[in-house]
Amino acid sequence: MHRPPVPWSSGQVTRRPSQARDRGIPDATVARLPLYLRALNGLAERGISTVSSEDLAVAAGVNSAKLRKDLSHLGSYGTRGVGYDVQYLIYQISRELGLTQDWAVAIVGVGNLGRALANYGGFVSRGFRVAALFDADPAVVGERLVGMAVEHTDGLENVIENRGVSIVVIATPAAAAQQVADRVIAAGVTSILNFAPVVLNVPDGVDVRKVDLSTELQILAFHEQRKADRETGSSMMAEAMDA
Amino acid sequence: MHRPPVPWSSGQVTRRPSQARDRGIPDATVARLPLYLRALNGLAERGISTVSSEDLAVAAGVNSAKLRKDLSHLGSYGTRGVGYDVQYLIYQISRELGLTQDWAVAIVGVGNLGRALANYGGFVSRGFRVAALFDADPAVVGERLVGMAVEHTDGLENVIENRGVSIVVIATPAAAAQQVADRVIAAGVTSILNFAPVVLNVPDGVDVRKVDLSTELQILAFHEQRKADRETGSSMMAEAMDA
DNA sequence: TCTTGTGAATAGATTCACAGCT
DNA sequence: AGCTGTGAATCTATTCACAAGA
Repeated sequence: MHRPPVPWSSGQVTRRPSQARDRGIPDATVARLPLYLRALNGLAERGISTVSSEDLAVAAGVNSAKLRKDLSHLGSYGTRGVGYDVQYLIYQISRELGLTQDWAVAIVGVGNLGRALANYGGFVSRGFRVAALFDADPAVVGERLVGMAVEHTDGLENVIENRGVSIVVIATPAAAAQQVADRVIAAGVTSILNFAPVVLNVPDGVDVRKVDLSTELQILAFHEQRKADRETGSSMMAEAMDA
Repeated sequence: MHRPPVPWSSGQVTRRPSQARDRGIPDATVARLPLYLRALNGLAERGISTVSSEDLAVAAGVNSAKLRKDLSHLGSYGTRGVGYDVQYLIYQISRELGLTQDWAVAIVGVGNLGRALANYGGFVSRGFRVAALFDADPAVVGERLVGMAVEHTDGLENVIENRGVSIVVIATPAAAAQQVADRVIAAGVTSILNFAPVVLNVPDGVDVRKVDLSTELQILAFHEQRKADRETGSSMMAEAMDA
């Protein structure tokens, strides 16, 4: 097995070459592993035990060369002339993503979105467990949801430590998000999934992923506008260009 | 530490190089324009009328060279030695994103998530208008939400045409998503925002953007695991390797 | 003097195309 | 015969660093 040069972005932890398992998986690859995992689970449910890169790529909606290169970063888990063993690959990807352990997740902000997230089935499925629900509104505190009482944000730090929460989902209004982030980071959390429409300011070493409805809509609008321009506007454009 | 997701699903139409005004704005740039727009709106609210690329970059959480290059794709809207006029830049980015017109959006699936989306304020803000809500469940149909009655999915095609819906948000269970996509595409929709955890199969020319909670959590888990490995694992690793 | 706008350099991701293994 | 794994080529994005202009 080979060893591509893997610089470690923000310093430290030189990895000894003696170690066989190469941890320098590209971000773009990591972002696609969940996709492959879902496709594989679909195949497994349909009783399929072996799959080629071509078929799996179609199921995941990507190019097969890309899929093979992505998987090659995890190791050599395929068989030439045959393909990949579905169950084995599910296991390897799950392990790589850290889904073989359970992550305690806290949701802060139990409005419409927070409720939707708490109820979201796939959430609890494998690897994740909702360990706490928080809200600042006394009217909401105490309400039961997915077998769990909503707690007041006053207890944020204590609960995070006591229940070993390592991932926090922020579903508060924009104005509260930064403050929540500051508090959970101070309590030791380094992974945040942010649904509030603000750019969170966080120290190095803290990972923030942002999910933003209006951003997504705006990107769609951009492309939609272009398509419209191309259809109705081409003649007008042509005129303008003739000048 | 931030990792922008930039998978581009489908579509792509060959563009002519002829035109002086180059409409070939990179996807990565388009994906950041909404971010800049939000940062600019924040500055505008605080009464700031001019901003340098450096300050705007900080507000948006990106590198200033990247911001300048992004903006340069839209045109030369800054003033050397001074910076950018906030209002003017807001207008230019809005125009580029197609937000100077109103897009009629339909939400299909009025469960917890659909409700959250419908109630999401920033949604209706500028450029977008919820024009219809659909659900397949007769118990939900007729319910009023944000001043609008939920309609049965039977009427999907008619309503889309009559109200000029051009963007559809799919917030149905996974099992229903593909079917909904097929129907709205047949009705002429070419922009879909998909919250269901499935890969939608769509023809060329249709843009799909996917928002996926469990994918985001899994990516966080990957990085969280790595951080844990680095801290607690180094000594254990060393032992294992000594063998 | 200050900041934009942009070539040039670097880094990263995707795709091609085929050697190597089953 | 068929499919994986991967160098090499290509394409895309980011960052540097500075000339040009206010």
